[in-house]
Amino acid sequence: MQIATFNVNSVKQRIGHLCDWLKDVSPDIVCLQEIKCVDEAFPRMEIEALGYNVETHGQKTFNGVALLSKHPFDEVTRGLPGDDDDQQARYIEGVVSTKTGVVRVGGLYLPNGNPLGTEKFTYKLSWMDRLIAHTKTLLAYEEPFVLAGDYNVIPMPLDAKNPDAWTEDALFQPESRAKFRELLALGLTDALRATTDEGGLYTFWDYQAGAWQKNNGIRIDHLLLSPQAADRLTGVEIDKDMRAREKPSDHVPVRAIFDIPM
DNA sequence: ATGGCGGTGGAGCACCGA
Repeated sequence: MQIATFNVNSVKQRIGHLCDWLKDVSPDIVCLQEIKCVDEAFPRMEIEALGYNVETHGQKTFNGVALLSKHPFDEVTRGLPGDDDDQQARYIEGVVSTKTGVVRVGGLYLPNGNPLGTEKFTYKLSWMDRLIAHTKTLLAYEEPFVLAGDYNVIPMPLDAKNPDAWTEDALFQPESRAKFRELLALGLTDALRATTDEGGLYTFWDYQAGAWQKNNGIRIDHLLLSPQAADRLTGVEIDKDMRAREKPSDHVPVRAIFDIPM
């Protein structure tokens, strides 16, 4: 079983690349971020034609997340618990049954948080507190689960080509990194870091200033695994070639492969 | 990065992302 995350930066702009990639790597479950459209405008026909069930949590213009699965969803919930007034579409969760039991997948688009010193940064930190609280709830189920998405957090200096350039950025603030570590300390495993200690493994390159050509990237798209999921992890792939295409997203897909028969 | 790129809405250019 293969679970992937991909910040597409507008699903309507990326539908061609997305379908090519689905055909190419054939993930079982996909978490999409920044679909940037309402549910009714999501190009579901093209994706359903490839054999996927589609569940969206969209929003006009900004944000928006979706779950794709080759296997039917037993249940789907929209929105991160903890603040009924939060209008931003940043979280969707689904449960899929396998031969050996259920797998739960949470797809998330964590707030960017820039600029520092504004309500945007406090919203980021409070959103992370809600994610930590929800993770505690999920851990109590003692199920395999994956929280995958654009975390907008650079966990360590080796996750950036030029860490010094990010010291004033919300993505690399001590508070942001501390809350990410808090998630790990609950018992979650950063899938990529379970497979390698190497630096230079990035998932985002800015459109500006030739960042891709200079490999000036950062690692901010992550799959965090419950203990029951981490036990079955066999590999992680970053589909870096997607960034070299014409009109790419500024993020590339990340996939975790599990020894879980469907 | 004193934000140079790309997306959205909507028909200018402001706002957002990272």
